[in-house]
Amino acid sequence: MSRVKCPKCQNMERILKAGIIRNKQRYFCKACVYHFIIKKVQKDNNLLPDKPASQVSLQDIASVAGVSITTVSRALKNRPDINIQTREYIKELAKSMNYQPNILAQSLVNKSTHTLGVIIPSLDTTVFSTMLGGIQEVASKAGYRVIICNSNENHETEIANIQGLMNHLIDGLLICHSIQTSSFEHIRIHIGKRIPIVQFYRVANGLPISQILAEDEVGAEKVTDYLIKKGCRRIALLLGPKNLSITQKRFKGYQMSLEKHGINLDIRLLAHVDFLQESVEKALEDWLKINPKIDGIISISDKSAAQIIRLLKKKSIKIPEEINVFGFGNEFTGQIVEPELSTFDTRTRIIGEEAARLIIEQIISGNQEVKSKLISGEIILRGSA
Amino acid sequence: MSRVKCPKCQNMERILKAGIIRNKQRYFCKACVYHFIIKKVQKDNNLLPDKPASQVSLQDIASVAGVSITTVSRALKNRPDINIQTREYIKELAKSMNYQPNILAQSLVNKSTHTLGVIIPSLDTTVFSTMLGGIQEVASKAGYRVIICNSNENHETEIANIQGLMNHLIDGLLICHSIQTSSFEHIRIHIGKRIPIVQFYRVANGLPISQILAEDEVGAEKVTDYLIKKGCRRIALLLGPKNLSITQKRFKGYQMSLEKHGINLDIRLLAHVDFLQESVEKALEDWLKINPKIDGIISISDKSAAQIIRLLKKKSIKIPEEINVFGFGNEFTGQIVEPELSTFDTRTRIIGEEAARLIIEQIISGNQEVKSKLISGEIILRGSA
DNA sequence: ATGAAAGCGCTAACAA
DNA sequence: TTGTTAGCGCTTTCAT
Repeated sequence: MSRVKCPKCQNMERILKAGIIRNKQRYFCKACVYHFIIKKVQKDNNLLPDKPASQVSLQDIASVAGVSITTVSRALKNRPDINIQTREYIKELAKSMNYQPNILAQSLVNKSTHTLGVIIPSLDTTVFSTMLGGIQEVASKAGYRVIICNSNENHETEIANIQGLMNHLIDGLLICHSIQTSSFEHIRIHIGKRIPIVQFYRVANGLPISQILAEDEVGAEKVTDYLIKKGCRRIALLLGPKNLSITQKRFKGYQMSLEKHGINLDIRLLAHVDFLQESVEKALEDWLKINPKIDGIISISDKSAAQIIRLLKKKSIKIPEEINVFGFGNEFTGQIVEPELSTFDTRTRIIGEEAARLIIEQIISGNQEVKSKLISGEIILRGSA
Repeated sequence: MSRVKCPKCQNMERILKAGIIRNKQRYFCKACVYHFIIKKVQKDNNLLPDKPASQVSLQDIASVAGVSITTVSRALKNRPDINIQTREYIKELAKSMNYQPNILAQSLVNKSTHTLGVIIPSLDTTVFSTMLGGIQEVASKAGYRVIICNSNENHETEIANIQGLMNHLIDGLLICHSIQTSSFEHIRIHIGKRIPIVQFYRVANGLPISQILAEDEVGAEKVTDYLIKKGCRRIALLLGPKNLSITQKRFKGYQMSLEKHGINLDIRLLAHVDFLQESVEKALEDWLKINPKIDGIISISDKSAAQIIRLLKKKSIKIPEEINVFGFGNEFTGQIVEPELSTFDTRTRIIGEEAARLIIEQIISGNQEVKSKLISGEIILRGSA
């Protein structure tokens, strides 16, 4: 006969064992139809050296201190409604027991994870890692963690990443679309829910969410203006896939500059590439066959521009005498190539910082008002144009 | 008088209101000393268009389907102990309701988050982003998410990051130490616990955890051998801070090669930098003042090597005729600089892949046996040496 | 085949 | 000032 007393009716007679749950004996009181458990004495971790020591919980501290879990929670949270000595004692105790709060449990209750999700399309160019640097810095200063997912320029991966993150793991999503992404249903279904979304750098227009943008249109226009003023009339433009916002905007800026200067658009001078080295090389080959000859190239990125410069030099084409080359992004590589690369500095890091700032503001305020912010860039002149 | 019945004793007489908890009226039955709550009728979300629709939970599906939460859980988990029609019905229902599991709650119960934590020291060089690419790929193929924290080469940040991640957010930690990190207590306290740790690229020896390493020692030796064979006798070596494992190993390889060839070590030819452009420039200035003159430079990274090449050329020093330059890491920039950079390819991406592979294996197997894996690299000869 | 209930570790509302 | 209890959304054990 068990020596167990029902906590409900105090009966000691009609108690049955009812299995073991999580290492604890479970009982059933027939008198008051009630299941209960008598907790085992706290096991000393030292007695089980083979098992990894489990993290200490509020419960552990509470039993050592002889107070309730609530009191411990209050102490550690510096709540006012607690005796100050109790508080200090518990805080010291927690420290000595090396207590670490379980962020999962906190997040589950608070419905907030203090984590930002970031989807970037690639790590192959420093553009995105620079933006990440900006995001990280602002986020960590504001006490937010960052989960980074790399879509590898793949639409399916982007969708899967978003789905995963949105399952309660993050408080806000920052997204820079992959080059493959041209439908945006996977974004739209999350709009207006609890979790704010901010697009940066590569954005989809037509979605009612905020954006942080580079000065693509104005930048392309300024660069084209500059080249035309320098005497170029046959300016080739290296772009990404047509569905990308930055492609469209840079083309528009380019087009506007041409119009302004009364130069006809020659579509043969436009090339759409997927950022791979081979496709850049192919585009260049095609351009060089065109007559009248090209005298300027505006590249989608500094990386491609640097590549183009190397290729032109191998063909003994003089830069900038025969062909002016202009990049976009102000990456480190532009200072290494010879001649050094003239480029439009899109202030990549600032874009990341602003994106993080905006999403955190939206998370905290709960206000998802649509904002669109343009980060102004500037032309940096070096030897290539 | 309330028209409420105690669910315990069915009494309707001695029921008191006892406050409201989470929007629900709470009652107290004096007869059987029992608190209870009568749930409000399920609110229709459509009636509250101002509040963001909350995610559907198992409970929501259960009430629509008219079954218990358990049954729903079983259905979605494809458990065998469920009627097959029920299962299919519930699965369809879940899909139509756009159910997304709450990963936090799952993780809390399962004590596993299917997430890897990665601490990298910087995003300023492509070395780390390349490793990240490798980690991401292997991780996502194995169904693991990745949380990336950037320590920005700061010891305190590294500690804070680890602490945060270790609070139940991750199943495994991949770490590449910051240049400031020379004490490793913050790592040691986590060793042997539930969460495995793997160091990669920059590691601390003397810690009983696994490592994935580049061929630093052998690589430096091979490179030095090569330069000596080419006729160099005054080879300068650009290193990171002394406490870094890669610094020590590369120095050792260099030293061994010198010894082997009977060349005396001249400590003036050693420079320790922090990866910033200025310190690299400073080191170079100092070297150029030394007599007898240096005839070779082995750089800590391709980025610094490219920088050095540019600086040397500005001083009209011929490469490789007067000074041979060798890099480490095979970064893209080495193909852009002129002359193109000879480098030791450390197979950075593979390091990331292997690190991810190893930690996932340790997570799944629960076996934290200490392994040390060297990723073999190779010399890539281009114009600079 | 299904359901009731405990519990993961925490916070918050309320009672005492 | 402190404790009791419910509940966050899920999984699991046991009973039915």
